[in-house]
Amino acid sequence: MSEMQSARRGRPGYDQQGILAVAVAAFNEYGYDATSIGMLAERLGLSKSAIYHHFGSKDEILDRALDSALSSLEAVVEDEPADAGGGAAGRLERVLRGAVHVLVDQLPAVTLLLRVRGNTDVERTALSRRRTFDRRITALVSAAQSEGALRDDIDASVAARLTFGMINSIVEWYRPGGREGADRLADDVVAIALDGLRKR
Amino acid sequence: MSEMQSARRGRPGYDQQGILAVAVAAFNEYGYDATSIGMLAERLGLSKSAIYHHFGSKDEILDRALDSALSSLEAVVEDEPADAGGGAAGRLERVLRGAVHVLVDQLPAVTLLLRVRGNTDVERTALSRRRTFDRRITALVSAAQSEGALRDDIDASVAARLTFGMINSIVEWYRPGGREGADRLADDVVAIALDGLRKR
DNA sequence: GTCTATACATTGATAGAC
DNA sequence: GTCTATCAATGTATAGAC
Repeated sequence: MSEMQSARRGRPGYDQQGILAVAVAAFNEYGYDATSIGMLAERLGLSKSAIYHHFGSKDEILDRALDSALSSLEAVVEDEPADAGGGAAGRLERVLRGAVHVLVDQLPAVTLLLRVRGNTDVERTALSRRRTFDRRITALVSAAQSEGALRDDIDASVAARLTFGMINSIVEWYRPGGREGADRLADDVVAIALDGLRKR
Repeated sequence: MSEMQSARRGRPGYDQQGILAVAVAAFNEYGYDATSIGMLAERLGLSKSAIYHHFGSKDEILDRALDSALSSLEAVVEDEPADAGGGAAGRLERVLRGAVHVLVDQLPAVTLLLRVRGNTDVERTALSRRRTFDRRITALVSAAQSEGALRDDIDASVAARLTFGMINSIVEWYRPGGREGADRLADDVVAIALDGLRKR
């Protein structure tokens, strides 16, 4: 949790996790390209070459962080109990809530993931995994439409993108310890996405 | 509209607008920091110093692009006919539709705006204008709740952020010439934001 | 596991000719 | 309005001592 050396013991040494946390925070603050290894070294209280002892390249730091975020998001879809009831619409609602929780719990890594543009191989690989995730969400929306649970006058792909656009935008403003907890936030997202803001 | 020299006459020369269009496209493709003046020069078929004849600095190019996007967004709120009926809820719906149209019409510039992080003075000024815009939207949501037109069990600020998060996410996938036009897309956004995806 | 020193490329920007 | 040539600064990454 802290920015300093994690658990283990020993006074001076960082491990990969400790460096990773500081690096991801800096990448989110200044942008990946605008964050130099020198800046990371300064924040860590290390020399530049000490960082290269833990990671082979700047790209590799990014790779680790993106993999962490993607694995958590993928787990939301894969570990979802498909037989928990509610059909496809029920599954979709559970996935929406799960995604909000991942965003909140892994805010820095997911924030970084959502800003990736595809400049390098590492970024392109991450984007590819994101697209696979998106397809699964679209399939879920489509199935829920076929069931008759969701309106079908909006294209499933557009509905999925807009809904996850709403969820993903949470990283732009949510800060842990604020007024809304993750559960409340997930309620709000589901309420708007499924029932809308209009009073009835 | 084209990427080459606009109107005026003369074979060789670019003007600011022509350079700006190419620069914004490159900034969106690689990110502002990852796009060097040298890359811009290559894309334009110019030397680096030719670009500095038109703009004083790389920052100034960004400044022009962001100002263009912000002016268009601000105009949506300012030029909205407040007396066109529907109360605050009506005003909000017109603003949502207007924002979608600005996103589609000025896709490159707005895309760039939405990726600004606040690293430089130029970026911080742009972020400040964005925040003012956001506050006006939140005030509109709040007024619509007070009228009884919108549900008030969701915080106005959260509702405004989630709704505009949905709209802003359009820049991540919308491409002109696709199946959905701007009007249809605005319909979909308003449908989900106000009435939700659930069939009733 | 950390350091100093350094290699080497690329960056944003300027000078001055045409 | 464009060019070539060049600058100082900064970038990633490596070598080798401790």
